[in-house]
Amino acid sequence: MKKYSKQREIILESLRERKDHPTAEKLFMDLKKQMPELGIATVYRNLTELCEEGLITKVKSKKGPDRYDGNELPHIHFECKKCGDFIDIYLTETQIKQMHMSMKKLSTEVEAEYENSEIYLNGICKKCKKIAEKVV
Amino acid sequence: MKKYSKQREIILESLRERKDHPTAEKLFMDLKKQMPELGIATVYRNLTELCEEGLITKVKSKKGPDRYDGNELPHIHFECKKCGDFIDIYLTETQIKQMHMSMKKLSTEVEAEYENSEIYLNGICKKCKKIAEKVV
DNA sequence: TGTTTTTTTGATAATAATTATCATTTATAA
DNA sequence: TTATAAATGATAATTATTATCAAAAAAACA
Repeated sequence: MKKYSKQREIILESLRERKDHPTAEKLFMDLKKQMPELGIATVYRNLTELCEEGLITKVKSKKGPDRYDGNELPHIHFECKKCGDFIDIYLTETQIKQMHMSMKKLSTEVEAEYENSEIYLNGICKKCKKIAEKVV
Repeated sequence: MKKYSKQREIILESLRERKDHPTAEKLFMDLKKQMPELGIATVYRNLTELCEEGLITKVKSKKGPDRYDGNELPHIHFECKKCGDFIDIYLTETQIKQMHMSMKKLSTEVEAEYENSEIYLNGICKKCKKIAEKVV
């Protein structure tokens, strides 16, 4: 079994554990605490590799830089336009199958070969809704 | 009625007409032909404004820089992982309503206020499929 | 085990995309 | 008209990401 570098392990493990969707920079800053010799280039390098291998996914943000997601369960993303946070919304087996079917069908319409899809929901998250209420 | 700058008009008009999803740079180069004095900063400035006003939308690409979309009809995006092109896939009234209902419901699960959604399909486009066949 | 080869790292330079600055131009209002 | 405000375009600055490369770490070999 191939052994990966300590840096790669820690990057993947951290993304698997955390529930937010950090930018490369944020992840780097956080990991530097437990591994001060870590370099930013190593973080970017490994994130790119892990994405290519399908072990993590890159999430495109409306505003800031790209984010990274290590959540293995099937889900879609809700992005809050106030705070910029991403929230995972889980789908049931049925919902996933249904969605894939629809997407595949739509791809057929344009004679394209469908592989996968990404769904982004936009709006205001629970937390920011509450803050808005207090102000009013 | 407020009159907008010639630059802004030409940017919006161009995006409404063209069916691709150009980057700011691409749009700038193309528009420079009919308006040589145009500056890249003006293009970025107006694209940002037009997005904020909801007259156009920003499309995030898997690889390169952001793209801009002036198509007013409800549609989703298919991104070809070979050539990087974006293809619009149109939805019927029924499909849109159905989708919005599902998304709204999913947002309620996380107690968020749903506004809109974006769907990205990934795979290989018609054109690239044909090229692949020829090579084999 | 010690040595060679390969891989990966981390500092930093380079690049790419986007935004900020600001004097000048253009449009609107007085 | 002249004054005020808004938008432009050249370019500097910033941000995010990738490339370079000597050194460190790991794996393969003898």
